[in-house]
Amino acid sequence: MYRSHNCGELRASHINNQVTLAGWVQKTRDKGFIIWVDLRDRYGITQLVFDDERTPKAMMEIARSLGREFVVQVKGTVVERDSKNSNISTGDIEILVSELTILNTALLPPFTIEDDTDGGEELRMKYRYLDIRRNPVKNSLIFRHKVAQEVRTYLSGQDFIEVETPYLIKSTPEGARDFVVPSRMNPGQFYALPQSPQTFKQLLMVGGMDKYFQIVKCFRDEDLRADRQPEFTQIDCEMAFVEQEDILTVFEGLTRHLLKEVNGVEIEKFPRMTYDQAMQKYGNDKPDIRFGMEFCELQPSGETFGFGVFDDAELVVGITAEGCAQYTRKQIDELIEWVKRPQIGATGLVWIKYNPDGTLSSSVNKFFDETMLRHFANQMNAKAGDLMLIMAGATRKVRGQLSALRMELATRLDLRKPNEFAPLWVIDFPLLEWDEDTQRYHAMHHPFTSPKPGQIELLATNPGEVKANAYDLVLNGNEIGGGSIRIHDKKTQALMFDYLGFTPDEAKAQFGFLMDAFQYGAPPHGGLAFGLDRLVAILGGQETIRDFIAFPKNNSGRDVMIDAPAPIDSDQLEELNLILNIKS
RNA sequence: GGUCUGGUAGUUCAGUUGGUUAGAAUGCCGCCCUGUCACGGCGGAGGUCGCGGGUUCGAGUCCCGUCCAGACCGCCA
Repeated sequence: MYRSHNCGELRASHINNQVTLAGWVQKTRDKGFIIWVDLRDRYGITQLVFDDERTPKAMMEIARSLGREFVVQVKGTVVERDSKNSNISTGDIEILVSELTILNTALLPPFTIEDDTDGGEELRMKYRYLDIRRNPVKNSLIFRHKVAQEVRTYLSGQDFIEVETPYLIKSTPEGARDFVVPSRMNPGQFYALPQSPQTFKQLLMVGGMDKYFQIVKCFRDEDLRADRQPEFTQIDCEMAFVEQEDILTVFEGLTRHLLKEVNGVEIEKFPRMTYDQAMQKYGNDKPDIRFGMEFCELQPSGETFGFGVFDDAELVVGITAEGCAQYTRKQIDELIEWVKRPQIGATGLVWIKYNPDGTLSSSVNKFFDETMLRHFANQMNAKAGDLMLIMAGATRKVRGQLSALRMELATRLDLRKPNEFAPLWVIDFPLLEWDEDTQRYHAMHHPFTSPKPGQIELLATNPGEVKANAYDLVLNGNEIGGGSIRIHDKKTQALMFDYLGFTPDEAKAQFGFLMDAFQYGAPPHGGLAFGLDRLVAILGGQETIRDFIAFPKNNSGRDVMIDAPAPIDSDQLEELNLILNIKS
């Protein structure tokens, strides 16, 4: 037996007990006559004590030789401390060691294994196994386990069945780039790793599985972000014989359960907003509604604004930053520079200060008199002390830019509180989205999404206006889940592929299996998928998902610990019938 | 594919207008210390300033290129 107790459980009630502990040396404090060693494991830290009076000289020397992260086993007696430490749970006691065994030595770690480590991101990733010993990462992984556990508990309780679907599937040109895997047994042919188990879960519905879920890895070969990894985990769900309302109810229930069990937060009913409303009020299909600063579309008091920039614009829209009228010229200029950066791409930003003394000043005093400024202030519900920020231009562009500014301001004003949770359903997404590059419509969600009842005829005349039975669950400005009611008959699905520019042959080659299945009694069905990594990070109050993933990839999609991806042998290439064609 | 930021001791960083021997903290090593727990005191070791080129009497510092890392835009049905 390596240990009788862990390093986090001994208390004053254990005094005089004989115990065996094993763990890592966190730190030694050598006072000469006495040596303390902090022994650490997953559960906590227990202090070991060695001193001249009670410890044999030979053991003193071994204790003195212990380095950071040595793995040791000790036997000893739980004793009361002379001076207690109320900061740790085991702070009342220490172990008077009678036997000390070094199970393994350790090189000096390249960064300190402490909550506030001195290690940088890159180093921590290279030695991730050391990083995982640190509380912040360890606790994040435990937190993730807790969330996954609660997901399984809740859904199982609702009669959902977890079914595994294959990872080696078929590549499709729609959507994200696929990771592909060459097939040795089928020369020249490739599997693709799933971007999601979408078609399989629909086939499970045809198979009568009724309520399905799976906590499953998905793969997308696209560029990374702080909240985006090439392999990531979804809570993938599908239900048969349901309408949109049924799905929203079930998964609102799941989310409410998680918030309650994991965060101790109770939220009654999640608000809902249509896609159109979200775009109009927040310029964004995943608005953060923890704070206001809603968009206000400005109208002139007369026929025109009398200001070319506004009059020529498709949309003039502003937000009111409460209490920001005291912003200095420098601060405002900085905001203007910020929106002009290529990432945002705004051409300018008009500001109006509603000064605390009730007067109005602006960057456009030349064009607008006091009356007009007051007219704007009224429309925007601004009050003394507020700063109004206004942008004008093409609707789509301006909304995106002002939305970015809104989020940036909220961050600067500290309005995005990590421990506050504001879920929101965004519903009635458009079915299709115009793609400038390919000059055609493509599915906004995916090609299996059903249009709203009665709207299928609109496809022929006004495709961009067609709404879908599609919905996203948004939490604190992040899309944490999305789904739709699917098409479940072959005719509609074929029509859909046709509108999306597939020839009948292409549709058959890529998704024939699905349309075949629809001919054998496919039930009405729909579902939703949560991004688990992101969900866990947000519930955990973090922006980046990396610490909630045990072994994440870096910005370039590399695993710097195992050094992947890596070249393969020429033998392997030959076996796979592959020839490299690398342009240098 | 693009924009921005960074790369200096094991680590995290500072380094002024281009100017003598490149600093701090922390970690590490040694000695000391009668209750530490961010222990303390004294001493010590530790540097190809990412890499290549250029400007200059002189480059960590300026210029060009390149590699790496991070954030973002494009992309992510």
